[in-house]
Formats: sequence, C-alpha cells, structure tokens
Amino acid sequence: MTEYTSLEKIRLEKIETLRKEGVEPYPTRAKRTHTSAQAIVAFEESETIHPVDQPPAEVQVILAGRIRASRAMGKLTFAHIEDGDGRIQLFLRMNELGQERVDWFNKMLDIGDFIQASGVMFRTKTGEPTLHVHDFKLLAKAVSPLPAAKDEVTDSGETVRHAVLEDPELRARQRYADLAVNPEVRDTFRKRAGMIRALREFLDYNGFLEVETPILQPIYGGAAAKPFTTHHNQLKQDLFLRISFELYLKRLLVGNLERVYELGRDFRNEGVSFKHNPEFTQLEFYWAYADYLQVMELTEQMVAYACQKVTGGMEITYQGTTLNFTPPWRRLSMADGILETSGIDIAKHTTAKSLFTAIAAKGKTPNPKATRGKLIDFLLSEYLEPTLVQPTFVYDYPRDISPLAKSIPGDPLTVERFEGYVAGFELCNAFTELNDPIDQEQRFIEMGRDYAANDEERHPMDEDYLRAMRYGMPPCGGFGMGVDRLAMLLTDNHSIREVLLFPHLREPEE
RNA sequence: GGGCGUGUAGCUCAAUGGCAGAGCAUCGGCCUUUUAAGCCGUUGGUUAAGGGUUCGAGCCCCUUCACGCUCACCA
Repeated sequence: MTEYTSLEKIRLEKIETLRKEGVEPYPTRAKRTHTSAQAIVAFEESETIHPVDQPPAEVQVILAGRIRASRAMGKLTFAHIEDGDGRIQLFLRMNELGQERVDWFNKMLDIGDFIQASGVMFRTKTGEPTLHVHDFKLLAKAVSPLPAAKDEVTDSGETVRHAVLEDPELRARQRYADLAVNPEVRDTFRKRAGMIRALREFLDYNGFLEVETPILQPIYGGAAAKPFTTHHNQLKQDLFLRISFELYLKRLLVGNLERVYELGRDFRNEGVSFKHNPEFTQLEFYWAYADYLQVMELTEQMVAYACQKVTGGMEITYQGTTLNFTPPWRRLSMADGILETSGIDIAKHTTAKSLFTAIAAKGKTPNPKATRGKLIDFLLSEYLEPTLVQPTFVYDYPRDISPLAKSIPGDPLTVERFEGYVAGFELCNAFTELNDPIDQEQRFIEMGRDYAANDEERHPMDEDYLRAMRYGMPPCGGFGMGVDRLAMLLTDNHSIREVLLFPHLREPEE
C-alpha cells in the first residue's frame, strides 16, 4: 500500500474534487500547435515582419507543458510551463478569464501538472514573450510534488539556481524527477544521442556495416573481464553475458563482410567506479586490409567528427581543462612514454624479474607475480597515463597482455596495438588483428598458463573462433571504445553515472 | 574489498552534549505586468536504520545501509 505524504494527500483530494466538478484530471487527448520555442519564434517574426502601415499580426497558439512556476498576484497570475523545447511564460488575467477561472487555476493546479493553454502572444512590461491565456485545460495531474528548482536571474544577468535536486543518489534513482527539474540533464542525454548518431553516421559513410551479435554467449572472450552468468532453462545451458564483441565480429570478417561495426552493451562483473558501470556501451569496428596505423587515423577523424557534431567545434572544456580533438593527435610509443615519465627503459628489461627489480628501485610495489606485460601496464597506468591529458595515441604494447593482436614483424615481444588516452583515462583500444590460427591457439594456451592461478580471469579456449580463423581471415585492424567515456568528455561530466540514464545502483534501503 | 567523508522537513541547508530551526514548497489571507514576486499567518520531523554511553544524544561510541571522494581490481 502506498504511503502518501501530506502534500500528496492534498493533491489526491484535488483529484477527487476535479472529478466531482466533471473535470477529468487525466484526459485522453491533448492539442498543441506550437512548442514554446516555436511560439516565441513565430511571435518575434510577427513583430519584425509586417507591412509598415499595419500593426503586427496576432500570433495565436496552443501550448502544452508542465507547470514549473506560478505567481499569483491578485487579479493577475503569471506562470511558466516547460516543454521539450524550453520554458515559456503564461499570463492569466481576470478580465479575460473571469475571477472564477483564475482562482481555479491557482487553487486546483500545482507545479508539476501538465496543462495546455491557448491564447495570443504578447510582451510583458519587462519584455518577456508571454502567452496571454484565453483558455486552458488540465492534461495530467501530478500527485507527488516535483523537487522544486528555481532559477534566479541576478542583476548581472547570471542565472543562479535555488533548491535544486542535487543528491547524486536520488538523481540517479529517480532520473525521471532529475530530468523533469534539471534541464542540463536533459541536455546531457540529447548530446549523448547526438554523439551516438554521429558515430553511426561516420562509420556508415565510411562503408561499415552495422551488425548485431549475441549478447548471450556460451563462451565469453575478447577482453580480460569477469562475466555475468545466466542460464537457459529449457536448453539446460549455462550462458554468459558478453564482455566484448570482438570474437564474433572477427568471425564476420572470415565471412567476407569486410567492414563491420557494432554499437551495443557489454557486461562486466567487476567493481563500480566513476568510470566503470557493470553494463556499458561499447563501439567496436573491424576493417579488412587495414592495420593499426590506418585505424588510428580513422579513430581521430571519427572522434573529431562526433565532437564537432555535438559541440560545434574541435575544442572542449573538460573539468576546467581545454582539450583539442583536432587530428592528428599526438602519437607516443609506449616505450618512449614510459621512459620519459618513469625513467625506466623497458627495452632493457626483457624479463619480468629484471623489470620488477627496476620498478622496485623506484619505490613502487607492483604485484610480484605479474608478467612482464602486466608490469609494463603497471608503469603505463602509474606514470604515463596521468600525464596524457590532450588526446594521445600510445602505441606498441607487450605481447603477453594482447593475446588477440599481431606482433610487429621482427619484434616478438611487441604487438601492433594502440590505446587512445584523453584527460588521463583510456578512451579506446585497437590493434592489428591476429589472423594466424596456429599462433592464436598458442596465445590462448599461453594465456591459460599465465592466468591459471586466477580462475575468474582465465580466458576460456574458444574452439569455434579458432575454426573460423582456420578458414582464413583477411589482415585487418580492429577497434573498441567506451562510448560512455566519450560521452563524459563531450558533456563535461566527471562520472559515468551522469551519462547513463539509469546507472547501476545498490538495492535501495527499505 | 580498504581508507576518508556525508546522511536533519517535500527541496536546499542551520543547530558548544541542554526547548530540532530557517528559506522555498504546502495550506489560509492581501495584491491588475510578475519572474527565487512581495507581505501577514499556518502546517510540516522515527535527525538514514539499529544498539550503547549519559541526568540528558542530531552531536560522543559501536553495527548496518546508501551516496561521494580515493585506493585496489579492471589485457
């Protein structure tokens, strides 16, 4: 049984009263001729464009939206409604509507209710385009009060927000209320949608085919992550939610689909943080006959295109820092980057033992069981990553942490792989794909050995993937990007929760 | 999972261990160009939950929960 607050009880009583008066609080149909923005544009055009010897034409409109503010002033009432385009002021006067209707508006309607209002546009004394209301109708009554947010416009023209819903937990749990009262949150998700549209446009234009591959997989792979498990009852089959798309997309290249991409959800059963959510949106593409250097060029063009589409330029401000996505981005070999930032030359340490000693000499303590590749990765995140503020490609990675990437010809310890870093975190990861089925099988075996101590991280052997490789896969470049992270950058949000409509949260307290 | 921090009215926040408060919102009035409208009045609380210390706990102690920051984990 729902427990109502005293404020809600008052509104429920109003709903009863409305029905007794014969007013349906939730009518089935609404009518509107203009959005708030369209009404203002039409009005301003009428003011400027009219024959010199005639007054401006009346602009009659029917608007619909949610009441966000209401100021009753005796025989006048001012209110603001908000629709998908913005806000617009309503003006109600007893002269036109009569005392009864204006009183009814003030008494029976509340902030949060949806209404439609018809009338003629005019300007108030202060110059604000306003609807002079001749009639109005309740469209949907709100039972629960919205968390009130008020905007004050100071003398200097700045907008100061008061009584904002700002508790991050509540905002995420009740995203509907957050969206209803915080316009910048709606804007974040419009930008996110625009960004995703831009990524698709870019890849479509470049001849990539959008595909969909299984989310429920009998064998997971393509990344080092712990999966979620589930079960198909009738088939009595254990299944995993995918941790990446990679192994399925590359099967498609075996099938002669030369350029494919997938934009969808990955699931990783790992910790939650400001840049990790258990389910997140991933973009992967695979490009036959290309290598990682071509992928690098396409990547910077794609991100720059998305940035241009969302923000109108190549430069953005992220958490107070100006970032410039104009291609070409800085390119830095991993060995050089680590040498510059840590003073350790990984080329001189070809074994894990030697490298561990060098790191220990710096006073750092990585996991002593780590492989050479893991130690290099440790150096990357410890020293290099925090310095990579402007978009940078770090390239040429250790082989043993890149089991699906192709080695550099003549350098068995290093693979053709790069990661894109921005604002000190990893944005994307790409490599020249390994297409030698014998080598691939060997890598899976090595990896099984390296990770034998840790069952959860162990990469299961995917026999069907190897079979596909044996049919032959063209040389290709592959790419993966955390789409939520790009959304964080382009909307200037520090936390992934702010760019997910419904981020994962713990069970609420009862 | 570890460390630090936060949690008080619908919203935003106060309150030396000593009567739980303010603004906005609600409700009742006044007001024909307001815009955080204003003015007068009114209502609203299991101080996140549970336990303890104390004559007395929002405040001190313990446990739990949620959130934030951070560390760890995260090819």
